Amino acid sequence: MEYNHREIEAFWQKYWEDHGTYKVSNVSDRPKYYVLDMFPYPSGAGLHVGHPLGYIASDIFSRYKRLKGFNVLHPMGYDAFGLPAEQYAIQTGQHPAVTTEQNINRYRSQLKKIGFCYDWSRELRTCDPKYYKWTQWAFIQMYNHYYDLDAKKARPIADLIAEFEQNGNTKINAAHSDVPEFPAAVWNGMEDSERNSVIDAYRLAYRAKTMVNWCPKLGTVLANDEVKDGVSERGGYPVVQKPMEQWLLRVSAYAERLLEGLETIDWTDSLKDMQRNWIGRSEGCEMYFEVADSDVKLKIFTTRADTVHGVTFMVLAPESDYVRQVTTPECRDAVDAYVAGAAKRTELERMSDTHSVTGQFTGAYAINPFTGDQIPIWVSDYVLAGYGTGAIMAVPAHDSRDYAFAKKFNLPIIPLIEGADVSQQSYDAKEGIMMNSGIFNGLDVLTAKKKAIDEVERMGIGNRKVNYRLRDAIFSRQRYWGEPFPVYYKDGHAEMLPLDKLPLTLPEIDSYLPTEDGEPPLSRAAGWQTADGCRYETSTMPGFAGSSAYYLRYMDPDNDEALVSKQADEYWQDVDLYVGGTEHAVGHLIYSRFWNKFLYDLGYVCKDEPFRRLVNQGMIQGRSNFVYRIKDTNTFVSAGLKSQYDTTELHVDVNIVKNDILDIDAFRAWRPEYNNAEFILEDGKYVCGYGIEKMSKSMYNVVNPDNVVEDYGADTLRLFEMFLGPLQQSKPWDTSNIEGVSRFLKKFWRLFFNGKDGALNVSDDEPTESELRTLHKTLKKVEDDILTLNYNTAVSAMMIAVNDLTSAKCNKRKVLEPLTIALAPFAPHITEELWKQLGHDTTICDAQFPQVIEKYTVDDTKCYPVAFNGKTKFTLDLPAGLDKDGIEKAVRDNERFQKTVDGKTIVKVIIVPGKMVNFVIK
RNA sequence: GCCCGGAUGGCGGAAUUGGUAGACGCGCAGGACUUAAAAUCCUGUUGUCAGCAAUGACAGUACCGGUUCGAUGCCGGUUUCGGGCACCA
Repeated sequence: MEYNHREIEAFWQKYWEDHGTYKVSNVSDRPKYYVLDMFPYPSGAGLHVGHPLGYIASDIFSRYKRLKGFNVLHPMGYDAFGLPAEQYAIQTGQHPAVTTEQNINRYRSQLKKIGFCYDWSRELRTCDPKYYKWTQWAFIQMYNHYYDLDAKKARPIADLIAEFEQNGNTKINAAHSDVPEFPAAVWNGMEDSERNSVIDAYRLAYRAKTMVNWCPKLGTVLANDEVKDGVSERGGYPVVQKPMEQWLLRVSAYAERLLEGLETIDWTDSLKDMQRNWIGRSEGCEMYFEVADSDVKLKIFTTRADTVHGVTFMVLAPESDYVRQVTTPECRDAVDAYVAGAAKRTELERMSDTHSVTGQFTGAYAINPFTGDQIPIWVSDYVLAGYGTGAIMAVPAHDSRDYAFAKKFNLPIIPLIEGADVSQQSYDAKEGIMMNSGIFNGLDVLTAKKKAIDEVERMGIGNRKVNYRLRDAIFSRQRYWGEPFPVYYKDGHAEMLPLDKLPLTLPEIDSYLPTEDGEPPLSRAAGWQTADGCRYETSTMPGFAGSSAYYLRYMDPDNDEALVSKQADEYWQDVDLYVGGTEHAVGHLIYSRFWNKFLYDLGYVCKDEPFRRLVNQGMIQGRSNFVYRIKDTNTFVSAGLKSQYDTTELHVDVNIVKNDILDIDAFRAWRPEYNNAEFILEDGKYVCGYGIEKMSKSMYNVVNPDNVVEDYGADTLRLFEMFLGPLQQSKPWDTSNIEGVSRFLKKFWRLFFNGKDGALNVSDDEPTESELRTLHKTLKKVEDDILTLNYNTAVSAMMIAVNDLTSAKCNKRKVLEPLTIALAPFAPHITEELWKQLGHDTTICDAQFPQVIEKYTVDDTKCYPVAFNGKTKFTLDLPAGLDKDGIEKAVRDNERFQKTVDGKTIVKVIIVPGKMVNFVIK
């Protein structure tokens, strides 16, 4: 019987579907295991071979866990809202729901061909109203809660109101936006509208003005990656920073818990570092600088209170409200011009550009609280409005950015640390002995820092504060294809829809563009208002809204009463293994942790952290092929000869190139202009050049998994993707290497079918010691590698085993059957077929992973490398258990030892039993 | 600019914790089988030098330096490629 991947894979995919092999129940005696993939955005281009990499990895893990007796939840769905579908709708008029549906169907059929063990009955998509009902529900919950910093959890707004009635806001320690202090009496005397605006400042979902990339010509807000060099990518129109009223989520309230939670989860250190950096905790103090001849006080945050004596000027962010408040009439025009100029640059440009120093004097002076000196207040775009308070105290002697600014504008630089030479550059190190610092002189920096904050607090001009870089998440998008907010406006105040009115579904509109006057697309919808005429919110939610709690929904996808039932949540608890790309290291993974913690506070979920173990898969890069056209001709020269001509390098479709040899007929047929192309060949072949680039349509290097499955089979594709290299690393795709794993599967198959006419020929004889060694060493390696997700070496180990068993002509059931089970997670179709051929009538998924017998995995001899001065000269087989002295004696007795030493003196002997031997000789 | 990750033969990569660098696979070269091809199998394959050969010497894990009996792995510095930087998802 020949190995026919097409028949076998079609048969078993149908079998799995007919028998519900991968359907998972929420009720089971077996322990649970939850393996999750980051769900894809279903783009119009379909899957390329890079997408399934992580899915295959998690699929192998899921299948392995099932073989080990776990009840495994392994679902798939679609992150279905997003910009590309909307852009396509703008261009073609097609409703995004229609194209999204088509794309999803394509994705599903592509995924099904690869033989994943997904429970497809749990498939979900974020654009389904039954799904986004719960996204809207969560938003309403956030609106109805505030964060109690003492209790370290979210609490209902009703509790807050009760507190206000008792004590005003003087005692409460809660996360909030700027709001003045008031006692209970003032609260109790407030109008409803005043109360509303106070409460709104405490809600976890709230409204505030934030900066957006506004493109007046397109009448729309642009994403950062739609802006290039200050103009829109589409059309090249100018883009400015403009404040806009938006919904925000108070993620910053959870900063400390998001940080602490990292200690409890099994993620890589680099990923945790990125999250820590994103959260950006810094301890320091918040303090006020008075402005001369004004009531304005500048609030600043500093981690270096010890350097206040060296503050020689202040700098405001161009967007800061302070700019308007302090600028003197004489300077107004210049400042306005500067602010307008800064508005043209994105935040990223401003952060990246540390070379050009720009700024403008406001005409106003602040008073240094320690020295009493008057210091000028400047505006500069190196201060960002979004971080801290949008104003800084500048210490040019000890901060490099302040230093560059002071040099440029001739501002004084006062060194505060003994021995610090600040004639060429600032002294940024946080160590040394203080000078020029009044009462802090002679102290070391650390002590001075503490004492300075004490002094600030004593003077009543500020207090200790922990600051976070983590900003509240802007939750509004001026787009159509997203979740509508369950919000309407009554008398100018935002109100939530009652829960029984959810979901609020997306309305139909006649065009997906913003309106003439720059309103979001939803404002085009007729009747976009409540029954009593209050208009609904017209912006929609961002991409991360739908992806923040989807892992919970998979647990209980059809529940209309709750996001997830108590029973389902308590059974599945959390994601045991989460596999996805490193591009989500901060965005998605911060927001969903926040979302989960919030739901945890409210008692809807039982785990504080959603993703126990997380692994990032690397990217698969494209391997592009090039042809070389001689300039001004239609003649192409082979890569080896191109240096003899003046050529243009052109991309050629990798699908008409094999092993870098161009299929000339296919090339001529590829495009009309190449019909009559001429070729200069080497050895009768046209050799293409190659390069590693991103896999993308425009590089003609996209490889579609459907073609690979058709030609080689899903099992080969799965093995090959894993064999490419370490899961976490990015690596190029080169289809020609696939032959190796393809041959491996055929060879494995032949171990069973080596009888007459290829009939099944498996013997029931007892295996030899050596065969058992091969088997158990392989099982051990494969199992270890699966647990660490080192699948590339697991595949190698199985190749070695098959090579060994082929040489030994081993066809024994007691060896082949366990090996088949070990291969099953990697290559599910072929192993199902072999399992059946071996006489089993149930799926191999319900087999048990074979038990490793340790005694067959350890060798009784060790091949010792014998090195002299660290260089291995020869090797020696010795009994594995031999001790140091025994090893040394055996080595010294060896003739090659005498030959190598050859009269030289032995200075030192290093023997590590089980490892190596090294002699230092002179 | 800031944060994170990577760099090993012609190519993808391997190398428990600092202990034989190049497993496994591709490609290539030679051979067997075949009328021939495909498929399959066998042998060789880091470089340089020496040798008819078995083999031996030297160099070698991006670059420069350090620690160590011993470094692909640790430390300091550099180059370069990739990811992220808050409205792509």
